[in-house]
Amino acid sequence: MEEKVAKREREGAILRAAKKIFAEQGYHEASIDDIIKEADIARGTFYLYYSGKRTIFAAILNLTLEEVNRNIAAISLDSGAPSPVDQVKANVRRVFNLLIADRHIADILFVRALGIDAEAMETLNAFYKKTADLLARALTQGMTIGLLNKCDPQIAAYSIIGSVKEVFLQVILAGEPSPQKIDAVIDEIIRVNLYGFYTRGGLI
Amino acid sequence: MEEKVAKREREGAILRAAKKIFAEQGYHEASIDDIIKEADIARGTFYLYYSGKRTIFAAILNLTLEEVNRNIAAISLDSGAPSPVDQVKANVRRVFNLLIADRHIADILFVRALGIDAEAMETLNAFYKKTADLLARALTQGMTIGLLNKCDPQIAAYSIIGSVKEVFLQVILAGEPSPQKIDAVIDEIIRVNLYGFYTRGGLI
Amino acid sequence: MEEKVAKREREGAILRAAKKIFAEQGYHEASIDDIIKEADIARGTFYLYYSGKRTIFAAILNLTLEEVNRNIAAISLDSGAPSPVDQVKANVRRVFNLLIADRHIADILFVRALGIDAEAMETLNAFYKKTADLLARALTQGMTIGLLNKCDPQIAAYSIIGSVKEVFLQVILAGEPSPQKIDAVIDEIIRVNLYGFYTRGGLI
Amino acid sequence: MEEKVAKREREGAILRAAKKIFAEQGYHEASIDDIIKEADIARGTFYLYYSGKRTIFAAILNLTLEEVNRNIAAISLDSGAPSPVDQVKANVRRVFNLLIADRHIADILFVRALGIDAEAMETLNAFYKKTADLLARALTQGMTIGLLNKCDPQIAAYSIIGSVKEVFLQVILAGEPSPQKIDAVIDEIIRVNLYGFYTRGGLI
DNA sequence: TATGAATGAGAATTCATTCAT
DNA sequence: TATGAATGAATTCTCATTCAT
Repeated sequence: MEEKVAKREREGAILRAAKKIFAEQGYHEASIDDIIKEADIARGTFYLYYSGKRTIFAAILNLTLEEVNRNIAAISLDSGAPSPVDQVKANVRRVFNLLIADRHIADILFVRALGIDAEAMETLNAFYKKTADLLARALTQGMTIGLLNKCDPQIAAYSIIGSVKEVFLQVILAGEPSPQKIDAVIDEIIRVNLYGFYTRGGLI
Repeated sequence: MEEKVAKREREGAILRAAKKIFAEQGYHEASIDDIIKEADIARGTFYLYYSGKRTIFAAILNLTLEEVNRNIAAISLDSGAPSPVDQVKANVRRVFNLLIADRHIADILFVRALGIDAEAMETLNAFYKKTADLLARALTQGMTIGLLNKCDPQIAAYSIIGSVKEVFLQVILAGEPSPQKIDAVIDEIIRVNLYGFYTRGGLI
Repeated sequence: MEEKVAKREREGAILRAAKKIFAEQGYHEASIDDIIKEADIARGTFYLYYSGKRTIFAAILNLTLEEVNRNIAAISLDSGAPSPVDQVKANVRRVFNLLIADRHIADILFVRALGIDAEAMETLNAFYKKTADLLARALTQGMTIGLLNKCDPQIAAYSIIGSVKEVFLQVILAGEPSPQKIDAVIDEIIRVNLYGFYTRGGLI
Repeated sequence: MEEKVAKREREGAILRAAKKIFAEQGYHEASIDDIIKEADIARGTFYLYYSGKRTIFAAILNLTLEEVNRNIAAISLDSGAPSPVDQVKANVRRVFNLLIADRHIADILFVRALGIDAEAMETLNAFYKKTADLLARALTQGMTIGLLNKCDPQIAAYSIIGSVKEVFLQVILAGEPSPQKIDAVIDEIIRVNLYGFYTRGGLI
């Protein structure tokens, strides 16, 4: 039993080391050498726990996406629940704070996982699709109860995701933001998406 | 004179071959070997025109961004000009059609150029920043004349860019869309961004 | 402990293989391929021990010069020591025998190390300068005690070195000499340098 | 006829350019590119006059050796001739001045021609052998008439050549010497070789 | 389990030489 | 004769992975 624990710990240690290295250097620049040095293990030991470079990166990517996932809650329309907008805001804030707290996650999701190969692309797209589906369902509900304007929920969902991703990325690239800044940014994204740019009574 | 033309043609042919290869395989997967086979030239000939893999990719990225750039016009508020919204729509439609027409451009911009190295990242970010600045200026003008709601123009600009990028990407990944589909998608993005999701008279 | 020994052995084996190859083919003609075939190791193994072609050649050159160096003793004027002439003879004989015993050393020093690059040139010149300085000091002492004629010790030292080098080279190029032949040659060089060509009572 | 002259001129110009490049960079470092740029001709033109890199280097080496050769006169024992020692001195002085005047010659003979390949080695050795034979003959004559001590003329000849070569090389490496310096060095080499190091009446 | 020496396929790049114009 | 674009064999070096201890 203890051995199992020890084993799992080592596995985790290697994973953390790899995550750090991949986040700092990117997939192709990072070498197994960098990872084993960071994890302070021997070359062969690495292959005892992970079958290769591609494999450990996939594990990291999946774990990272799961962590993000755990911070996204479906919108509840229960009478006791907070307003949908507040629920969306809370989701966005949790994910943003996660990315800020662990810069490696942001690096891997927004920079390092891109352009590696078809499989990584697939994993990422599947995640975004799942998130988009969640959002699209919420949008559809909103439309049904007349809270939201009519729109194509799929397109709208991806539009929102893109909007949030790009702003997050820019804020993160700009450096560590203060909690106030984060709140302000989130409010702004939400407002822009909810109300759009046109003044009410706009003509179009 | 003719020689110069022939030389430039060959340079172009190599560039096109490389563009295709990079789009299909990504930067790291692609080898000089793949490129020269596609271009049907000898190994040494490649180095006669480009000093290396990184160099030709940079050339492709820059040319691609320039081509996108040429399809984005600043919004004019002249009395004779189309409505700002129509101008924005026209911009989006031109870029979208460009990406559809040359699938390689889309692949390189949205997938292959990402995560290569700091320099490519820099180039891309500079492009998006320039585009965002253009947008932010237009948004500020719109706010000044009371056409648009008050917002943080920087954040709003990146929000729009992210929204458009993500939707484009998904549409392109889904396969070749019909012109009608394209128009519908563009209308949808524009509408969502202009009016937001909330029904007028929304409470929030 | 044993591993260290094994590792050092392999390092030595690679060095010997490279020495042979360089001696036979010269620096530029030799390829890493030739060396690894001779050493019967894989390509990567070579780079595990030496960082490149230039590096291993430098190692060989330095080791070779050190070996020659170890066979050259400073001339002692102690009362119990052999006559200076005998000491010089002993030095020359040791170095000559070293070159005869390991033909590769002679090839590398007299042929292969020449004209490679500025660094190799520098290394060789430094060695000859050191040897010349040793000789010049001995010559100066000889002049001081009236044993030797007055001369410019620097020029005389290089003259002796050149004389010995050239005769060694020719003897080695001519094929393996017998011990008698070696002794005769050494006697001849020493005599020529000590007494010169002119008959005593020469006029000049 | 004129064409032939023009052709020969161009051939000479290419040769001079190559000589400069080889002297400055060495055989392997020098590229055909360097040579044609120095000669200001096109790539193909080079091959019109010389069949390759190796060929033009051989031509340069041979011409250089011929030039040195022209400055070495056989020792005459005619009654009207200067003393043999003066004739030897004159030979040495002419060659030395040639090397000083055209630094490229010295570089090629003493540094750049070494270690290239068996053929260049052969050419050089043939030259030194010829010179040694000349010297050996003179030494034999000197011994016959009782002017010189008994010695092995072959060994003695190479000893002298080595002595002169090494001192020349060191003087040239040290930088441009004044005519006085040159004379002093030549006197010193001659004296050392003629009289040796031992004081007369030395015991050995 | 742990180690780390060994492996070798693969990649980028160079440059002497050729040849069509 | 002159040109210079094109060629491709050859070479060095890297690094993910294996395997004997």
